[in-house]
Amino acid sequence: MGKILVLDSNSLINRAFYALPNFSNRKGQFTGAIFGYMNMLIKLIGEYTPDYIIATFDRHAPTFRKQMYEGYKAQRKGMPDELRMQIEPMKKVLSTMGIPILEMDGFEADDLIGTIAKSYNDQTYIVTGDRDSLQLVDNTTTVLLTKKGVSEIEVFTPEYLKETWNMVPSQIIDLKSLMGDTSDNIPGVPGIGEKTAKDLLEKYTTLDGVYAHIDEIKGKLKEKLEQNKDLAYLSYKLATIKIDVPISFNLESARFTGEYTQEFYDTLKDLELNKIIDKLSFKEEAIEIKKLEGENIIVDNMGALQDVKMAIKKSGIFTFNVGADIEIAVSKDKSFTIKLSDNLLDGIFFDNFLYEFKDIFEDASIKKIIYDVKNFMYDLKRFDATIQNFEDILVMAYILDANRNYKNLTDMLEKFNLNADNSALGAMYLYEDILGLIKEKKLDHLYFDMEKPLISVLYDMEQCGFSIDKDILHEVATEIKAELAKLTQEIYDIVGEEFNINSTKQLAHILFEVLNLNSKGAKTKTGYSTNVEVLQDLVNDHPVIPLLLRYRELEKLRSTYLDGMEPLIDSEGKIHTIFKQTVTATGRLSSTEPNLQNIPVRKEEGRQIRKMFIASKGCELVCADYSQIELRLMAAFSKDEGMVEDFKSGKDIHAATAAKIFNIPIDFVTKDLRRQAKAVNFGIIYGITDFGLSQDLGIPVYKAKEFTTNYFKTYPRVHEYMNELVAEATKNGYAKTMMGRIRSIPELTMSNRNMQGFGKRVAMNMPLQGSASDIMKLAMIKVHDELKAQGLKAKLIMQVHDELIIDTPKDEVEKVSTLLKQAMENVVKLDVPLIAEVGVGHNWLEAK
DNA sequence: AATCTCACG
DNA sequence: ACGTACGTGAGATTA
Repeated sequence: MGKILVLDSNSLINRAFYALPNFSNRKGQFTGAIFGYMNMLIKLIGEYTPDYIIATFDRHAPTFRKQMYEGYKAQRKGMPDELRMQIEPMKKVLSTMGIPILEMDGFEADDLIGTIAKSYNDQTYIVTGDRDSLQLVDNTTTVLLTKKGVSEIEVFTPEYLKETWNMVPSQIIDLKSLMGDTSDNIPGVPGIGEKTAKDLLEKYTTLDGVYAHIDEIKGKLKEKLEQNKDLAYLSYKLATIKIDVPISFNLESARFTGEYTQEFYDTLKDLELNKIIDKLSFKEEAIEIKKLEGENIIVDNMGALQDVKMAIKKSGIFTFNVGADIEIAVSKDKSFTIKLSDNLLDGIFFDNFLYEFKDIFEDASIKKIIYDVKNFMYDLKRFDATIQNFEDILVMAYILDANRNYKNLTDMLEKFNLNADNSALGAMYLYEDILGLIKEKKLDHLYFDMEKPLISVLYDMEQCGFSIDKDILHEVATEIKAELAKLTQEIYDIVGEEFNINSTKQLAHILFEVLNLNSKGAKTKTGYSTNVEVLQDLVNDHPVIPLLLRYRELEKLRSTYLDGMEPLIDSEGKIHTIFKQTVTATGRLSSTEPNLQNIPVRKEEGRQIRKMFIASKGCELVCADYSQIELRLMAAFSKDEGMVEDFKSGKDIHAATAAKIFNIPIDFVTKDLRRQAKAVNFGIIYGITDFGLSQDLGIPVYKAKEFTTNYFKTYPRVHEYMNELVAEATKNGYAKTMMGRIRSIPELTMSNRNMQGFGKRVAMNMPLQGSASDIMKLAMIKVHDELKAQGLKAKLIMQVHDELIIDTPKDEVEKVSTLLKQAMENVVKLDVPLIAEVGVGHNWLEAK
């Protein structure tokens, strides 16, 4: 029993045609209606996952029903040529897609649909814009009625019909026989419209019922009914969809697999329907999943556990993974599964195992291949154990392709098309494959000298944690909560009703429907937007707006940084974030649970939060951040003389930029001009668009365009460099950082212009953001090692992309400050100086 | 689970 | 005609 999707193609293509602009492709073919139809079809396939799809069409030969009533559909305007020309291509698209076309001389598509719907016990979904079809609704037949052209759908089941129209499906026919349908040229009874027809049917149920009780009806209405009885019954026949058309149709021929052929692709390509192509996944070469074979030994007793140790010592290398069981492989041929799940191994649970294997993990002569080593270090820590001589296949795979996100080892094996009963056996294969690829692609330096050593650095940072002053947290929280309570009440009072201010839906309702404020039309997928920008626009229109803005600001601080942070503080008053090393596409780190890389700083209220991040006892925080590192890299990489000179001479770069692009002496640069130049500088790093800049600065697009034009005239090499980055990424299929990290950019080869645009911006941004991140990672390793080498007690505890924080005993502050600055500034040699600005303070706010 | 909003570099 | 600046993570609501 499956799901059948039946498409009333004439109705759909007609609606799509009138709903969408009249696109044509480069060959001059009109394709708008096909485009609209396909978009809707793709959406329906996604939502209803049909097992069968059938497309019906009307034949234009005289139909059976037309013979009954000459006026029937006669007045319907002939199809415009622009639409008629799309019918045959539409059929070709459908048939190459694997969807059979059903059409028959002498029958309306309606009748074919009706017959299909009633012929099978499968759940049938009829897609149409024609309300006639509602008479077909029953327990196994649902009508998906298109609205607003074809962009929305109303789902009609018998229950829904009852609920909304208070009718049973067969009454649709009675309704039409009374009220008629101009679009279908069903005459109905002249003078009776929807309202009267519905009233009559509510009382008398059917057309027959109406005439059976004709004497109960009074006046003009009775006259109309009596005079037009023949017309009413003719209409009844016209409106009745046949369900017994003699068709021979094999349902299996309509089986829909979702696998698309080359022929279908070619058809779409020929019509230049590239956006449709992008939405579909075409059948590729069948991917072969490699089944890994090897001897797998189940370990369920102590003696056998010793055998595992022996095997490991003998091979000198092993993979190790903990899932439901502990899995180990010592080669591509031999693996062990240590049962944790069924408790056969008395007393040997995970911790006992770790205890038993401590010496193995600490043995530097034995190589351990592990998925996510840092995570495993936490387990070892419980036994004061460390891990020596490891390789991390998660980190290795990340270097190979940062766009892939692996959830766990099993997921990773799947994505590499490997199938292994013992996933550690799979890990052994992965290790060898990935290591080979890393060397082949010359990424070994990146792994061995940057990412791998960084693992331990990050682990140490996480272990140390960041001290929190709970008193300050509570103080700030109390104040903010008091003000929030006050604001909430004030907002209710002004608006005149209580609602959930955190609900964007409810807020939008209040603002745009209750208060009738003029939204500038900023919309989201689901409704009106109520974001800061929108609110800011309305700030003078209603006194509640400033309160809402304030509420939003404080509520964010409360939920995320105060109440959200408190449960994460440990017994020693510290917070331990987790640095994710294999998440970002550019090479940056990310921080979770909590995210300490987005602690407020830009606004005054938020800055107060920073006061609760303090140095540990007897210590100060030594912070340093790279000044304009991405811009400096852009200057260095592009070798733009003007920009390099500006940096070398130690100028305020944004002011210098302002002076040049606005063509004024640097001393005449106002705060506002500097701000604008800064926005342009950032825009360039992001891969500027005129639109993006105009949004950011709140200026017209043409102005933004002037700015960028001037900018590129001012720094011509920057312009060339950006073009080179795009050209190179397009040629290679990836962008690259100074340390050789790569990010593949599949968007560049896509036909969708927006995707391509995005790909280009990534090609410009990734080398800058990624190189900055490379430099920072090297600096972190250097700082970490130096602190240790010099026997200092100071600990590196935080990284925020261009900033490092060291928790430093008071007597080491001077040494550490110098060390940090030196390490950061000299980690690489460039034609442009790298500058790290150092600050010291008891809390994070002070130190910055 | 998806969406919106907003915090950071 | 389209949708539009790069990279993240989290809380709250809605479906």
